[in-house]
Amino acid sequence: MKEGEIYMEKKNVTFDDIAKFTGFSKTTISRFFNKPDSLTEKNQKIIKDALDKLGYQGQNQLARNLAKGKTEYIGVIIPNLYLHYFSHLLNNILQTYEEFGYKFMVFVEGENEEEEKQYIRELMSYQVEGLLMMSHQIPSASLAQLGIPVVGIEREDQFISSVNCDNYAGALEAVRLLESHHCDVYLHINTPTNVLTPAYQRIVGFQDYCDKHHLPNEVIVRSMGNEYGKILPVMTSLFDNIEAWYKGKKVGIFFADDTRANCFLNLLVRKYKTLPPNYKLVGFDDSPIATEAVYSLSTVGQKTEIIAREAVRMLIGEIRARKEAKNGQELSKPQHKVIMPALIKRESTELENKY
Amino acid sequence: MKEGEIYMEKKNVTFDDIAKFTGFSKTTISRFFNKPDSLTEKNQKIIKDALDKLGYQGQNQLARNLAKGKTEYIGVIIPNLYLHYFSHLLNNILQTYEEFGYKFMVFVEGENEEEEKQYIRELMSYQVEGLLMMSHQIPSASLAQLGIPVVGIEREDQFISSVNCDNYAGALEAVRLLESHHCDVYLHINTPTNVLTPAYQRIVGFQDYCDKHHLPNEVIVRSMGNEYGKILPVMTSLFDNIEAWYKGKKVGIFFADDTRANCFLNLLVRKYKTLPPNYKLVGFDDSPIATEAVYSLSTVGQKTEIIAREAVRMLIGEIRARKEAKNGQELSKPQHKVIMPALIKRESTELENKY
DNA sequence: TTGTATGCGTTATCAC
DNA sequence: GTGATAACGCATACAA
Repeated sequence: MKEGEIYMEKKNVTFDDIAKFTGFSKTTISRFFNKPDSLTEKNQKIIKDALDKLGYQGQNQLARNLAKGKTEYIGVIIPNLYLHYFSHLLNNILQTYEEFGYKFMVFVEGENEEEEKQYIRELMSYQVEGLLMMSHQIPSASLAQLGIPVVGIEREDQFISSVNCDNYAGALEAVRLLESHHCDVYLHINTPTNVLTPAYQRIVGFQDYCDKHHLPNEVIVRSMGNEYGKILPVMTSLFDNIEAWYKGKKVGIFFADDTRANCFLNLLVRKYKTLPPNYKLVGFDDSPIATEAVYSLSTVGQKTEIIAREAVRMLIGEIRARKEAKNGQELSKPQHKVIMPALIKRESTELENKY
Repeated sequence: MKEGEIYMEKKNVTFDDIAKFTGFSKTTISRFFNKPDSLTEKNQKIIKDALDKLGYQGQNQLARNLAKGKTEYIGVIIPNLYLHYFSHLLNNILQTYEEFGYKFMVFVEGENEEEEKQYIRELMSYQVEGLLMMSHQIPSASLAQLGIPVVGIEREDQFISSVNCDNYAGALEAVRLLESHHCDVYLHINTPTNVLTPAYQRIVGFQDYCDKHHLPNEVIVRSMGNEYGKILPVMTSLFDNIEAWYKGKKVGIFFADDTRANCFLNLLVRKYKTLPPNYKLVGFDDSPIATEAVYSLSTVGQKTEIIAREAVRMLIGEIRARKEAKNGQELSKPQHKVIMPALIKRESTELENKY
């Protein structure tokens, strides 16, 4: 049993190897990692030295998790990463690893509900302890019955906990900004939106504010997808209509998001060679395009960093709570947290241009 | 031992539970999932029925992986998800799950090399079988010694396998397009780039083409970061210089990426109220901004879907190869695959505008 | 402070 | 075709 031969060929050094090498038991090795203080300093050092000599690579977390019965995995299902909003959100979610130590298994939304349920089964078979849902294909009623905590972000959340942007307040801020420029008419441009979706509150907020302050307004809903290529033709015809309907008037427009606002802005600039002073535009999200547009876009900035952090924190809270109350059948009721967005003023409302 | 009580309270139904319930052994249950044909059809049905009655949730993959000694996990370290290029790449990587079945554990690049090595240790302790590196903090020489296959994407790759865009060919295409418009001078604008980085070939390609075809040219390298906010001031002063230096000349510019091209375009449009015909611009990446710009940008389109797919495929190939040759010390040498990009012509070169 | 025995939920190697 | 039994690598209750 020459050490050189035995230990160099093994791919992964295990507690057993360290135990045999040092003469301790596996248990002591385990304790060295989990409760080092329960060992003599001398023995700690002996083991520490052995690790180097053996070229120890770290514990096998699979075995560790299996034995402990918990993984500190969180499953994530996200619609896509094309849209900046989601990739930014995921970025911030992954970053929380530093703070909370939970790992993430990420899936991109499936084709249909069945495929997505398959993903969830898969995630659960990997013993994820909680689920972060950005996808909206599966109703929250189903998610609530999974047996593990679920936190939704910007999706229908009747029966699950959630963290969302305060879309309603954001809409109010947006219209208030437009109002400060004394427009003749206030428009909101959006796509068909599910009433149960948090984003629907952008429409409600717009209408409530306009009604309350007696602002002449119109909500324009057109099906136009999410990609610029799809948006452009629809927005072009809308643009022509608005130009005709509100000729000579000062128009304030609150868009569902920055991409749509930018599209409208481009049409304006291409026609008028500048941003005409009788148009005031506000987007939503503060995505990169808001800054990169030919004239920067005023927008309602989502605090994705905070949303991500709060969502993870809330999920971990529920994971722990559920462990405590292993017997107590009464699970805590869904919590709903709402994060205040920040209005960002840029050229699309603030530029004082003249023809 | 009433079934209802016993089985309803258990969180996860195990093979043991199914075995006791049906009267078979654990082994048979295992076989039911892995080699169903080796059971009687009758017995298959018995077990299948039992699964429903017990509300079976699926196997514990932790235990399965531990027993099988393989996980089908792939570790991913990505610089960030702010930049569209990376999020799009990750999106396509995650999508390969459908085809290859490998799962991904994703980390966002750490603050420094040490932190990043910590991530790698963590990943390896979760028994990832291979590593996909987009981050560039750790030299490939170190990565090559990890003991598991590593595939790099758009990073220094001397000692590891890699899949990259054919940056050189892309640059050639870009200049060729500019040349077809008979510019008086050809510029390339970039930031300081590591020579070992694949993206450096964009500079080389530009220069080679210009030299070979005797095109008057200049490579302009300025430190300006990657965010629009940082780029804008640098680009503004560059813009002023170029306007002065090449007054009255037709200028063709090949940019390091679309963000920089868009920035220059915005400066042009804001000054000239349109895209002046004596400027021809080409970007790189075909990111969303290339389409969303006020005048759409011609660009070299990276085929991230193919790059992602090839990278995963190559990694899995090396994982399998390494298992076969468990004894054969000679590991296969690093492969380097290069994916041809596609030139996309849009308004920034094709628009025939007049003042 | 350290060791023994057992368990976590699977797979794998033998038998029968 | 099916079943004991021993791994896989670690954690933990209980002894010593």
